[in-house]
Amino acid sequence: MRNEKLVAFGQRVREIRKAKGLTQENMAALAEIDRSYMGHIERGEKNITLTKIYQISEALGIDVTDLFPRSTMTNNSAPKKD
Amino acid sequence: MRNEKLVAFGQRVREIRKAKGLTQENMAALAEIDRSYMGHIERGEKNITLTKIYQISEALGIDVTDLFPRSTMTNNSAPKKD
DNA sequence: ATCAAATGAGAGCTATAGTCTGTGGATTTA
DNA sequence: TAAATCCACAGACTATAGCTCTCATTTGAT
Repeated sequence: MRNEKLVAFGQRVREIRKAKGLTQENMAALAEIDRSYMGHIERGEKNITLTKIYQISEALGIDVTDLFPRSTMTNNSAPKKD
Repeated sequence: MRNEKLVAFGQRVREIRKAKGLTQENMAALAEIDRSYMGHIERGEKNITLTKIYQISEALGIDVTDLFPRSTMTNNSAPKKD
Protein backbone atom coordinates (compact mmCIF):
# COMPACT_ATOMS: atom_id res chain seq x y z
CA MET A 1 0.00 0.00 0.00
CA ARG A 2 2.25 2.80 1.21
CA ASN A 3 1.04 6.38 1.13
CA GLU A 4 2.06 9.41 3.06
CA LYS A 5 -0.84 9.37 5.49
CA LEU A 6 -0.15 5.77 6.41
CA VAL A 7 3.52 6.60 6.93
CA ALA A 8 2.64 9.57 9.13
CA PHE A 9 0.30 7.40 11.14
CA GLY A 10 2.92 4.70 11.56
CA GLN A 11 5.56 7.16 12.61
CA ARG A 12 3.25 8.50 15.26
CA VAL A 13 2.57 5.01 16.58
CA ARG A 14 6.28 4.30 16.77
CA GLU A 15 7.03 7.58 18.46
CA ILE A 16 4.43 7.02 21.16
CA ARG A 17 5.38 3.39 21.60
CA LYS A 18 9.02 4.29 22.20
CA ALA A 19 8.06 7.09 24.53
CA LYS A 20 6.27 4.46 26.58
CA GLY A 21 9.33 2.21 26.53
CA LEU A 22 7.62 -0.61 24.68
CA THR A 23 9.01 -2.93 22.04
CA GLN A 24 7.05 -3.79 18.91
CA GLU A 25 6.57 -7.22 20.32
CA ASN A 26 5.10 -6.34 23.69
CA MET A 27 3.00 -3.59 22.21
CA ALA A 28 1.68 -6.06 19.66
CA ALA A 29 0.82 -8.40 22.50
CA LEU A 30 -1.03 -5.65 24.36
CA ALA A 31 -2.95 -4.72 21.24
CA GLU A 32 -3.52 -8.34 20.29
CA ILE A 33 -2.03 -7.71 16.89
CA ASP A 34 0.49 -9.91 15.15
CA ARG A 35 4.07 -8.82 15.88
CA SER A 36 5.20 -8.74 12.26
CA TYR A 37 2.08 -6.86 11.30
CA MET A 38 2.91 -4.16 13.84
CA GLY A 39 6.17 -3.61 11.99
CA HIS A 40 4.32 -3.12 8.74
CA ILE A 41 1.97 -0.64 10.38
CA GLU A 42 4.79 1.47 11.81
CA ARG A 43 6.46 1.55 8.42
CA GLY A 44 3.23 2.71 6.79
CA GLU A 45 3.01 -0.35 4.60
CA LYS A 46 -0.48 -1.34 5.64
CA ASN A 47 -3.81 0.40 5.37
CA ILE A 48 -5.22 -0.66 8.70
CA THR A 49 -8.84 -0.80 9.75
CA LEU A 50 -10.77 1.19 12.32
CA THR A 51 -10.84 -1.61 14.85
CA LYS A 52 -7.06 -2.00 14.65
CA ILE A 53 -6.67 1.73 15.19
CA TYR A 54 -8.70 1.39 18.37
CA GLN A 55 -6.71 -1.63 19.51
CA ILE A 56 -3.50 0.35 19.13
CA SER A 57 -4.79 3.41 20.95
CA GLU A 58 -5.97 1.23 23.80
CA ALA A 59 -2.68 -0.63 23.98
CA LEU A 60 -0.88 2.70 24.22
CA GLY A 61 -3.38 4.05 26.72
CA ILE A 62 -4.21 7.09 24.64
CA ASP A 63 -7.20 8.51 22.84
CA VAL A 64 -7.67 7.40 19.21
CA THR A 65 -7.49 10.94 17.98
CA ASP A 66 -4.00 11.27 19.42
CA LEU A 67 -2.82 8.82 16.76
CA PHE A 68 -3.51 11.37 14.06
CA PRO A 69 -1.23 14.25 13.20
CA ARG A 70 -2.62 17.51 14.50
CA SER A 71 -4.19 19.51 11.73
CA THR A 72 -2.87 23.03 11.98
CA MET A 73 -5.42 24.51 9.67
CA THR A 74 -8.80 22.82 9.60
CA ASN A 75 -9.88 23.14 13.16
CA ASN A 76 -8.38 25.70 15.41
CA SER A 77 -11.64 27.44 16.07
CA ALA A 78 -13.48 25.13 18.39
CA PRO A 79 -13.27 25.90 22.05
CA LYS A 80 -12.85 22.84 24.23
CA LYS A 81 -14.76 24.53 27.01
CA ASP A 82 -17.30 22.84 29.20
CA MET B 1 -18.47 -6.97 10.86
CA ARG B 2 -20.64 -4.77 13.08
CA ASN B 3 -19.40 -3.62 16.44
CA GLU B 4 -20.28 -0.70 18.62
CA LYS B 5 -17.33 1.47 17.64
CA LEU B 6 -18.10 1.06 13.97
CA VAL B 7 -21.72 1.94 14.63
CA ALA B 8 -20.70 5.03 16.59
CA PHE B 9 -18.38 6.05 13.79
CA GLY B 10 -21.08 5.57 11.18
CA GLN B 11 -23.59 7.55 13.18
CA ARG B 12 -21.14 10.39 13.43
CA VAL B 13 -20.58 10.36 9.69
CA ARG B 14 -24.29 10.47 9.07
CA GLU B 15 -24.86 13.22 11.57
CA ILE B 16 -22.21 15.44 10.02
CA ARG B 17 -23.32 14.63 6.49
CA LYS B 18 -26.88 15.66 7.26
CA ALA B 19 -25.73 18.78 9.04
CA LYS B 20 -24.01 19.71 5.80
CA GLY B 21 -27.19 19.01 3.82
CA LEU B 22 -25.69 16.22 1.77
CA THR B 23 -27.31 13.02 0.58
CA GLN B 24 -25.47 9.71 0.78
CA GLU B 25 -25.21 9.88 -2.95
CA ASN B 26 -23.56 13.23 -3.31
CA MET B 27 -21.32 12.68 -0.34
CA ALA B 28 -20.29 9.35 -1.80
CA ALA B 29 -19.46 11.13 -5.03
CA LEU B 30 -17.32 13.67 -3.18
CA ALA B 31 -15.50 10.93 -1.32
CA GLU B 32 -15.26 8.77 -4.43
CA ILE B 33 -16.93 5.92 -2.64
CA ASP B 34 -19.83 3.87 -3.96
CA ARG B 35 -23.23 5.05 -2.72
CA SER B 36 -24.31 1.70 -1.34
CA TYR B 37 -20.96 1.24 0.35
CA MET B 38 -21.45 4.57 2.11
CA GLY B 39 -24.73 3.20 3.41
CA HIS B 40 -22.95 0.20 4.89
CA ILE B 41 -20.40 2.48 6.52
CA GLU B 42 -23.04 4.71 8.11
CA ARG B 43 -24.80 1.65 9.45
CA GLY B 44 -21.55 0.43 11.02
CA GLU B 45 -21.46 -2.71 8.94
CA LYS B 46 -17.99 -2.18 7.58
CA ASN B 47 -14.65 -1.97 9.31
CA ILE B 48 -13.18 0.63 7.05
CA THR B 49 -9.53 1.42 6.47
CA LEU B 50 -7.50 4.50 7.30
CA THR B 51 -7.51 5.81 3.74
CA LYS B 52 -11.31 5.57 3.59
CA ILE B 53 -11.52 7.48 6.85
CA TYR B 54 -9.46 10.24 5.28
CA GLN B 55 -11.57 10.23 2.11
CA ILE B 56 -14.67 10.73 4.22
CA SER B 57 -13.21 13.50 6.36
CA GLU B 58 -12.06 15.32 3.25
CA ALA B 59 -15.43 14.95 1.56
CA LEU B 60 -17.06 16.46 4.63
CA GLY B 61 -14.43 19.17 4.87
CA ILE B 62 -13.54 18.33 8.44
CA ASP B 63 -10.54 17.03 10.33
CA VAL B 64 -10.21 13.25 10.63
CA THR B 65 -10.27 13.43 14.38
CA ASP B 66 -13.71 15.00 14.24
CA LEU B 67 -15.06 11.70 12.99
CA PHE B 68 -14.34 10.10 16.34
CA PRO B 69 -16.53 10.47 19.38
CA ARG B 70 -15.06 12.94 21.82
CA SER B 71 -13.40 11.26 24.72
CA THR B 72 -14.63 13.11 27.75
CA MET B 73 -12.62 10.99 30.09
CA THR B 74 -9.26 9.52 29.43
CA ASN B 75 -9.74 6.13 30.95
CA ASN B 76 -12.52 3.62 31.08
CA SER B 77 -10.79 1.25 33.50
CA ALA B 78 -12.60 -1.67 31.99
CA PRO B 79 -11.09 -5.06 32.70
CA LYS B 80 -9.37 -6.48 29.73
CA LYS B 81 -10.73 -9.78 28.65
CA ASP B 82 -8.73 -12.33 26.79
C1' DA C 1 -52.96 8.97 -1.98
C1' DT C 2 -49.23 9.19 -5.70
C1' DC C 3 -44.65 9.77 -7.13
C1' DA C 4 -39.79 10.28 -6.99
C1' DA C 5 -35.80 10.71 -4.48
C1' DA C 6 -33.08 8.71 -0.77
C1' DT C 7 -31.76 4.87 1.61
C1' DG C 8 -31.55 -0.23 3.13
C1' DA C 9 -29.80 -4.37 2.22
C1' DG C 10 -28.56 -8.64 -0.11
C1' DA C 11 -25.34 -11.36 -3.43
C1' DG C 12 -21.08 -12.08 -5.80
C1' DC C 13 -16.57 -11.01 -6.90
C1' DT C 14 -11.51 -9.17 -6.42
C1' DA C 15 -8.05 -6.96 -3.76
C1' DT C 16 -5.88 -6.65 0.30
C1' DA C 17 -5.94 -6.69 5.52
C1' DG C 18 -4.29 -9.59 8.87
C1' DT C 19 -2.04 -14.15 10.70
C1' DC C 20 1.56 -17.51 11.23
C1' DT C 21 6.20 -19.03 10.88
C1' DG C 22 10.64 -18.40 9.96
C1' DT C 23 15.31 -16.02 8.54
C1' DG C 24 18.86 -12.76 9.02
C1' DG C 25 21.15 -8.46 10.50
C1' DA C 26 22.42 -5.20 13.97
C1' DT C 27 22.99 -4.30 18.85
C1' DT C 28 23.72 -5.26 23.43
C1' DT C 29 25.42 -7.89 27.47
C1' DA C 30 28.05 -11.63 29.44
C1' DT D 1 33.36 -16.07 21.86
C1' DA D 2 28.34 -16.55 22.48
C1' DA D 3 23.22 -15.59 23.68
C1' DA D 4 19.74 -12.53 23.87
C1' DT D 5 16.92 -8.67 22.20
C1' DC D 6 14.92 -5.92 18.67
C1' DC D 7 13.50 -5.25 14.23
C1' DA D 8 12.96 -5.75 8.81
C1' DC D 9 11.31 -8.74 5.70
C1' DA D 10 9.46 -12.93 3.12
C1' DG D 11 6.14 -16.61 1.82
C1' DA D 12 1.92 -18.89 2.30
C1' DC D 13 -1.93 -18.81 3.86
C1' DT D 14 -7.29 -17.04 5.66
C1' DA D 15 -10.64 -13.46 6.57
C1' DT D 16 -12.76 -9.60 5.13
C1' DA D 17 -12.63 -4.75 3.13
C1' DG D 18 -13.86 -2.82 -1.08
C1' DC D 19 -16.59 -2.48 -5.02
C1' DT D 20 -20.60 -3.06 -8.08
C1' DC D 21 -25.17 -4.42 -9.22
C1' DT D 22 -29.79 -5.06 -8.07
C1' DC D 23 -34.16 -4.62 -5.97
C1' DA D 24 -36.91 -3.51 -1.85
C1' DT D 25 -38.25 -0.11 1.42
C1' DT D 26 -38.55 4.31 3.47
C1' DT D 27 -38.96 9.26 3.29
C1' DG D 28 -40.73 13.66 1.84
C1' DA D 29 -43.02 16.49 -1.09
C1' DT D 30 -47.23 17.56 -3.75
